[in-house]
Parts: sequence; structure tokens; C-alpha cells
Amino acid sequence: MAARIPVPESLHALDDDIERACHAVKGLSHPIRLKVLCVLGDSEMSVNDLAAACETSQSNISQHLGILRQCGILATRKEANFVHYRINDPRMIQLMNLMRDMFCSQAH
Amino acid sequence: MAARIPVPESLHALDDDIERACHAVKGLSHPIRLKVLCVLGDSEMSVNDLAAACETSQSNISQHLGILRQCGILATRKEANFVHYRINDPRMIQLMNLMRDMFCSQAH
DNA sequence: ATGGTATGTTCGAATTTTCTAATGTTAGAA
DNA sequence: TTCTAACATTAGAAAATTCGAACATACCAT
Repeated sequence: MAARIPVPESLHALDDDIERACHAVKGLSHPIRLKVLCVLGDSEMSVNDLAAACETSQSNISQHLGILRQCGILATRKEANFVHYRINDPRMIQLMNLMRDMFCSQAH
Repeated sequence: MAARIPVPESLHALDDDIERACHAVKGLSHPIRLKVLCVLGDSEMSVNDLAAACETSQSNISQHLGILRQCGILATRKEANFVHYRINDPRMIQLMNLMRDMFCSQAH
């Protein structure tokens, strides 16, 4: 048995932050939800338009949007009987740009 | 029924990229795997040290490291009967820094 | 060779996620 | 009011994820 390297106190302080970050990352970890953020960019879209863009049903997109909202990633604005979704935090757009740089073959 | 906005061809070209990105994001979407990236930073660590830092069993950390490796997030270097893990792509470290900025209460 | 340490793999049960179908709710239009 | 479009919610089956336990492999030292 090798000597175990003790875990510094400062690392334990990370755990709450990690839980919070993980909650948000889980919000991103589905093709439909990732596509929602891609097509949204810095604009706004209604639920039906997002369903069309993601080629899925209204019920399905609504559930995914609910998850993204619950994670604090998306915010909503109600107008008449439409609900417009947008990305909440500009840093999330930065993060998407970085991911675009990492995973997209060509510029979109 | 409202008129459906047609989905531009250029968006369909995104789908492969989105699948690739989602595969990587799923790699990050677990507290232990996120913590592995946090404690690794730009350094190298053995499996046992990572297990200790994440306070989990050797078998468990090995499975999670396998997932991170399979996603292309981590690379390995073998030395004697140790395996040293490191973050593969510098942009992944950038991405972790951005997430630290977004989700960590204080600087770590 | 034998033993011990470091790591990887397999299996199966428990949990979580995802999707479809059906049903609710809200708000404008007729 | 009644109808309809936009959106949300619920329920349950199917699929994916996760973890501990047991087993397998690789490598160094004696």
C-alpha cells in the first residue's frame, strides 16, 4: 500500500461548487437541449419555433425547456399566449462559443 | 395551426457536431468526473491519487476515468505499473476555467 | 516462481433519464 | 361563451447510467 496523499481542506470546499456546476452541465447533456442553445444564440424564440428547429414534439421540447429553465440556463418572457425563451447568462453564450470552437468541423 | 418556419439546411449540418459535443458534455456530467478535471488542472495524476482526491473506490474511479478517456477528454501515460492521467485538450482547461468563473463562489 | 501493488473489466441491481400519449391551463378570436 | 392555438404537466414504459463486488491483468520486487 502506497502512502496516501492527504486531501487538502481547500479541495473539500469545492464540492458544493461542483454540485452546482454539475447540475448545469447535466442541463446541457442532451442533443436536443444542446441544439436549443445553438439555435437560440443571443436571440429569443417561442416554444413552437424551437420544437420545429429541433424537429421534435411540443411536449418533448417543453420538457427539455423546463429542465434548462430549472437549471437557470434559460429565462422566459411571456407575450400574449406565447412564451419566448432566451439564454440567461452571457457567459453561457461564451461557453457555447468555446464548445463550437472545439467540436464544430466548420464555422456555423 | 400557425405557419411553420422551415428549418434551414445549414442547421441540419449542425447535427453531427452536436452529437459530438453532446458526447463530450455527457462525459462531464457527473460530480466525480467534474472533480477529476478540477483537481487535474494542467497537471498529471495517478489513478490511486485521483481516487483519494475524489473520495471514492479504485474500481469506481477507474470506470469514470474510462468514460473520460473514451470521450477523448483525458489522455494517459504509463510509467512502471502506474497510469498517469491528464487533460488532453488545452481548450478543455479553458472551458473548466470559464465554468469555475460561472459556478464557483470564490477563487480556488 | 511468488507475492503484492496498481489498474482495468464484468456483472447485476438500483436509480435516473427519456419519450410518447393523454390531459390541463391560459389567452386571444369569433 | 365557445373554440382554438400555445404551452405545461402527468403517467408509465423503455432505455441509459451508476455503483459495489468479484474477478482479471500487468508489472515490479524478493
